[in-house]
Amino acid sequence: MTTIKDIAKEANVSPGTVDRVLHDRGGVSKKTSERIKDILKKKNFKINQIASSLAMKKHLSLATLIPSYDDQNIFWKSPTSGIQKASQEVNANGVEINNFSFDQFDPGNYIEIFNKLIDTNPDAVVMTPLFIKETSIIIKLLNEKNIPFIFLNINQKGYNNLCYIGQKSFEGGSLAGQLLNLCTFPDDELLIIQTRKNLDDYRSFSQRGKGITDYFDKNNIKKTIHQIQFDGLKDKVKVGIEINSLLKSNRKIKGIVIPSSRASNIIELIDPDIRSEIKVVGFDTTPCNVSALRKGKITFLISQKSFNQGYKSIITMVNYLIHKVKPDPEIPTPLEIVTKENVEFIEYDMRRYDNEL
Amino acid sequence: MTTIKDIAKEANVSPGTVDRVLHDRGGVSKKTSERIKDILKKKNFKINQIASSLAMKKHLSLATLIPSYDDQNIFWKSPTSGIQKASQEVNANGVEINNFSFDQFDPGNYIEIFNKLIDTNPDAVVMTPLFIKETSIIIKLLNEKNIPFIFLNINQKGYNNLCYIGQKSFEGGSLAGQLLNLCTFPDDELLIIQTRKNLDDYRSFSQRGKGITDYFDKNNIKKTIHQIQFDGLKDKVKVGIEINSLLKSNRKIKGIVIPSSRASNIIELIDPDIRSEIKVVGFDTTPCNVSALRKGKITFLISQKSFNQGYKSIITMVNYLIHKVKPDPEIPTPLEIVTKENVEFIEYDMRRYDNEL
DNA sequence: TTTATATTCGTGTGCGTACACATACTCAGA
DNA sequence: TCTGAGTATGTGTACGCACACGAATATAAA
Repeated sequence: MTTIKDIAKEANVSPGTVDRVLHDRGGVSKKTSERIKDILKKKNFKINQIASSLAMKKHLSLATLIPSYDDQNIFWKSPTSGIQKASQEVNANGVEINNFSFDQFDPGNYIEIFNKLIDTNPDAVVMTPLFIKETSIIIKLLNEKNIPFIFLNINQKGYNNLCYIGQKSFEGGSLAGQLLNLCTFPDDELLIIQTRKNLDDYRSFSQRGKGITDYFDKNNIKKTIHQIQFDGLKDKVKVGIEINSLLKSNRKIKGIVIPSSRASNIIELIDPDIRSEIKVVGFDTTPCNVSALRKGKITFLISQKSFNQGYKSIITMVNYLIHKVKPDPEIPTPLEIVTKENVEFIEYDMRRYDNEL
Repeated sequence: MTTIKDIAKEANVSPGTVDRVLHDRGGVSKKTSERIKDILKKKNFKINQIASSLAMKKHLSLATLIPSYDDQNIFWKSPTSGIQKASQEVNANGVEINNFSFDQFDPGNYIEIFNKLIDTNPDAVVMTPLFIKETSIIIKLLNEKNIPFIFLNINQKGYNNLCYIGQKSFEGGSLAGQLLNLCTFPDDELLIIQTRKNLDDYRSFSQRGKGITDYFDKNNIKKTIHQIQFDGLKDKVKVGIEINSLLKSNRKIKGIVIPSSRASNIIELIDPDIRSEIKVVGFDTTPCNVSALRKGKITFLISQKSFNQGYKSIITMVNYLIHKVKPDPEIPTPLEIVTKENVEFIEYDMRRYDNEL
């Protein structure tokens, strides 16, 4: 293997000079530079990445800003795990990661936590831009400090984020539409159950809802699609009554989509006799959803592989900082279809990791 | 980040001693050794892989032995690409990978190529044990030379392979069964089309076939399942006639499974009028299959993510050799369900890689 | 000649590895 | 009790290779 020293010797210069040429750092006469370049080419020199990484070892610090999770809202656990895994890997490269999490229902807290984050002077930020107005404030600050940032899981247009890593919600909705179309009779009707009201338009729940109806439109399929919205799931009794009465009065509804990650909570409220005749599509492989899937209460889950999203966000940023690799502006995660029959093999890597914790 | 020096200082020993403890190289008193181990644990010390690789200037050599691919049989391209990608990554760690490919229809060639492989004195082998008898010869040789090996994509029981990395074919079949059950009417009938005759029982095609019928058995669903076999697809005209006449005389067949990766070849032969009423499940995301999926000629593809398999096989072996990480004996790859609506987002990583080549 | 500028050199740094060497310890024999 | 050999234990450091910065030198300008 050819080393910088070899090149230097052949060119009658010092290793430092070769290094300058390799990195276009200037300060080398044109004549010398070209001589060195010729030799580099002749010997097919490739930088030894190992030695390079070791030598470059900067003490980078990354910060993440994503919503917190608890037993009730477990969705964000998965990307958090992915971030953890990536942390361990890059840690060996001298990159330190500080995680900050905020209350997903409290814009004020979002800003507050961000202020804590910025005090740690991170070299880069991976964040979920959950609230519109507050995000613009945050981004302004990041830009002033020249800190690069990646959007994770939720996208906001119009910013100079390095890239967006997340699912395509609209397309996820279309997929749900296709699946239900495949597994119901042509004149069956569908129901979309939103678990939150007054959704910002950019939210995944909302986008998914649009994607569903779009699937039928673009394929010229006539389908009656009912919609129902709830303002959270606190009052389960009321929600249950409302859904059941709707289903009873519309016996043609044979397919339900729940565009949030709360499918399991919803289907528990449905009268078992009715439910057994209905195909259900939910989103995200939360433990509750997976359990319901195994029991046959949910037919399909569409997973956005959020573990991978978290993982990838860190790796992407580190590659950018250390190796100057510019990522694609949009890195979509696969829309993974999960059923009772393949759930066992899904995200094997992630489970393995979780068990090891 | 904690370094060996830090540990050494805290334990009042020299870095060399810490290194001995880390690598169990002996020559350290029990007392000292335990003191050091405690500190290592306390500080959560992890060896810096970068520095380690550099210092060791490792020269591991891995060899792979998998079937070759061409335009007709493109299946093996995908794991090959995965292996390529992993090669590049580990190359930076001083691991060299030599690929050997054999004719998947010629057992003699399998042995012949293996002999070439063994002449390169590899430290480990990743292989697809395609032929039963010949494999036993190969493994005997590997064991004599004490060379660890991983089975990729096809499993053979009874050997001391480090692990098996591949899909669960039987379960893949069950999944196909479930999907067709979901998207056909209860009294519709199904057809399984095997593209090869006289299959060894362990082959994935054969296992998938069994998995399909098993799905209906275990769920107590009565379903008429027709089967038809061909000895390769050379005589397309004959195959076409046979299938079409079968479908015409059994108009209740509304679902077809092709357990090999040749779904697109088969469906091209089916009369369009008949085909449009039939749901088709195929396996593997070969370019032809994907194209047929996009055109709506195939309803579901079940992908075994063979790109990932190839990738993972290398990474797993390298982790074993360098970091002594013992892998699980079976590493199943996800059974990925692909439809027209999510195909775009599938194996993004792989496509990206292929484009970069 | 002096000052300014362009080139180039030399070397410490990152961190773990492994080997030659040094020191401490044990025990047999006198 | 002392000596010397033999062993157990531990130290110190050169090495792998690229990187980057201060210092040195060469060259040009004043």
